[in-house]
Amino acid sequence: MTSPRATLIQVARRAGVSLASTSRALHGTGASPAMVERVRAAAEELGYRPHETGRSLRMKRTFQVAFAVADIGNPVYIEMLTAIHAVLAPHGYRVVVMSTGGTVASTVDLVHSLDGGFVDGMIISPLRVDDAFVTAVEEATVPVVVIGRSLADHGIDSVSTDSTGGIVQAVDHLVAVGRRRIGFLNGPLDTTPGEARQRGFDAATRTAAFTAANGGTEVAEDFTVTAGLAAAHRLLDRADDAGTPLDAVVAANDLLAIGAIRAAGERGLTVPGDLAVTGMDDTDIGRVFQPSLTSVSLGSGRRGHLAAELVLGLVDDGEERGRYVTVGPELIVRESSVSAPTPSPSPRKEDA
Amino acid sequence: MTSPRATLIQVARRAGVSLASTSRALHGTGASPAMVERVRAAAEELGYRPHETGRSLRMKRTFQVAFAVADIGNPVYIEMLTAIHAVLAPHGYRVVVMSTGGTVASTVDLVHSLDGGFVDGMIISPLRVDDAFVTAVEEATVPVVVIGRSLADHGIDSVSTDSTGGIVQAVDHLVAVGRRRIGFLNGPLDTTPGEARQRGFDAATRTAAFTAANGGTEVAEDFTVTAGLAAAHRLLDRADDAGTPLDAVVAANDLLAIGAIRAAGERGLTVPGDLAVTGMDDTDIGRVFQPSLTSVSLGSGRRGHLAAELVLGLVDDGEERGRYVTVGPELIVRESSVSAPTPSPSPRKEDA
DNA sequence: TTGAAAGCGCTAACAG
DNA sequence: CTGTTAGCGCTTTCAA
Repeated sequence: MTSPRATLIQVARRAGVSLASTSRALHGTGASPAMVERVRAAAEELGYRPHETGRSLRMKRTFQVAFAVADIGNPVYIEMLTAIHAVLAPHGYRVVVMSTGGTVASTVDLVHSLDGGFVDGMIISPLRVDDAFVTAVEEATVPVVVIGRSLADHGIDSVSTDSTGGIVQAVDHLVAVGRRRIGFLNGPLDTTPGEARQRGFDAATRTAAFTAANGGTEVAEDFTVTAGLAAAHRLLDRADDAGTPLDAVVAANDLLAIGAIRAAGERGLTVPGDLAVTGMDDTDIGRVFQPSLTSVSLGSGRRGHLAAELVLGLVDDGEERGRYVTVGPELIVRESSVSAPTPSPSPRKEDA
Repeated sequence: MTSPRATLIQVARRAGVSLASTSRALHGTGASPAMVERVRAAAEELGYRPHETGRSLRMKRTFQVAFAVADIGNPVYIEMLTAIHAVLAPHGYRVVVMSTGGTVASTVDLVHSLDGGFVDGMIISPLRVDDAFVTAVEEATVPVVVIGRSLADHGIDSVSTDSTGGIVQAVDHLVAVGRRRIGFLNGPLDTTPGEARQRGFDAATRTAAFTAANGGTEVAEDFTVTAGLAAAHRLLDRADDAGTPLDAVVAANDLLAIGAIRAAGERGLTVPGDLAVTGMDDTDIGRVFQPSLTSVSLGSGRRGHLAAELVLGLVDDGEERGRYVTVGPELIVRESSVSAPTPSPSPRKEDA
């Protein structure tokens, strides 16, 4: 029942020594063994716990790091959060989750809120990067690491991936396994990922050897299964009408890919027999799906891990700002793109 | 580039008024319009932002709430986190994520760490509830809301569900749709959910009318797809050997259910034709799976929402401790348990 | 090695 | 309505 929390000064009195000595003894620096013992005992008796806020005010450090995303609940961000937490917690940092989805109007406001000084640093994965955002980050009072496009030339620590190249890998793979007519199922083009992935598909099908394989692009309303289902039907319809039916679909993420697989099912097509499908992000859901989903991993966990290490360097070790690190895309081939099936799911813990 | 952060005293000087007046003017309480205008202007010019730590120390409030779970990354907890964030953020509270998976040795240590006073309250969903945990929560210096078993009789705010009853619902449903021999695929029995769900299956099959339907229980090593796959094979083997093959499997969560569906596939059984399967937790993954998964929702999001409201009442409105609220289980019938298919997936946003 | 004292940035008595 | 002052709990100079 809400015990009255002992303060350092109480411990000092109990031990019969000064406040300063008490602090030093507890911190283990520059105190005689006798003093340490005496203070430790007093602290123990009173069940003393240092008050973080007092500590923070004095030390000008909160031992907190913010992780900001547009939408928690998105599996990709969750993987990042897990990784970030895993590297930060052992260093004594708490992770504060922030989201633009809630109250804060914009990403820019979110960055501005850092001036409140409630965290020592921030990791942010913005949907869009514009000038206002860059300026806000440049002027932020605490170090910020951006996951997404590289802003290293602005002196902003960044960790990025290459989703453009990832889409190219997917296309190459499908051609390599004998597919001849490949459609692209993308999400909204006015998002950073949508735009980058479109570039990938365009690039992959631009070379003479592949141009014939371009079965067209269809844009889903968002990056979800239902949107993917509808858009996949449009994509397949279009190709059928043109008399050049598709034998493969590259989707801009796993959920769209699952939508495509459902669409195939509704049309009586088998996957991968009649239609090969690839996704992107290598999510849990794709791993356990039937057929298991060939997907381009963008190393969400790895990116989170690296971002956390960057922020740690900035905050703990006074590292110079503006470092830039990137995680390459990796194609994970599973059942949905090749007729000879591959090993099975790699699941994860669950339940509550 | 790390501008030097203006303090209240600087604003006061700039406005040529006292520190106190500045604080009041900014806070909007008990200051003349002229004063407010004057101070606002000065604050604006200096780009003033109140320093949260100073504020916290003085007000004895951090405007932070902790959410503690064993394993972030677990979809059920994520749903809770999303809901918690959604109700807390509009009230100006930040959410600090804590996990026993990281450094902290035990749930009890986690609760003890609250004495550091870095949050105003905590929501925790413990794996196991023992005396040490209860004592820790009772003695905690900030209000704690427990998601899981009700501890209201200890004066601890709790939000719970009824997974026992949920399993009963699943069994009833399967019998209602004509299934005659139902196996139970559970997770480890030494966990709170494993234990509760086992009770559910036992209870459901205890009545005379249902006892014949009990096709036995098999325990998976953990609540994952791969563990479920292996255990499902054992469960089905056992029934086959006994000459009474199963026509239905109730799984203790969605991932185990997916394992069961895979096992069925490997044995040439169709779902739901030859084998009906139900899960629990109503996860995204089950919603988009093929066949879509009949699942007992335990209202993870709702429980998170309610827990957040409880903690808000405790922290903001000085509500009396020890309230108790519960969320009933709800069976969501989809394709995996009935031959006539039901409406399609309800997905969610994704990508980064 | 120890103690006294200052002060981090803020709000809330208390006087005027 | 405004200003002066104390003090939240802690760490860290500075002297002794």
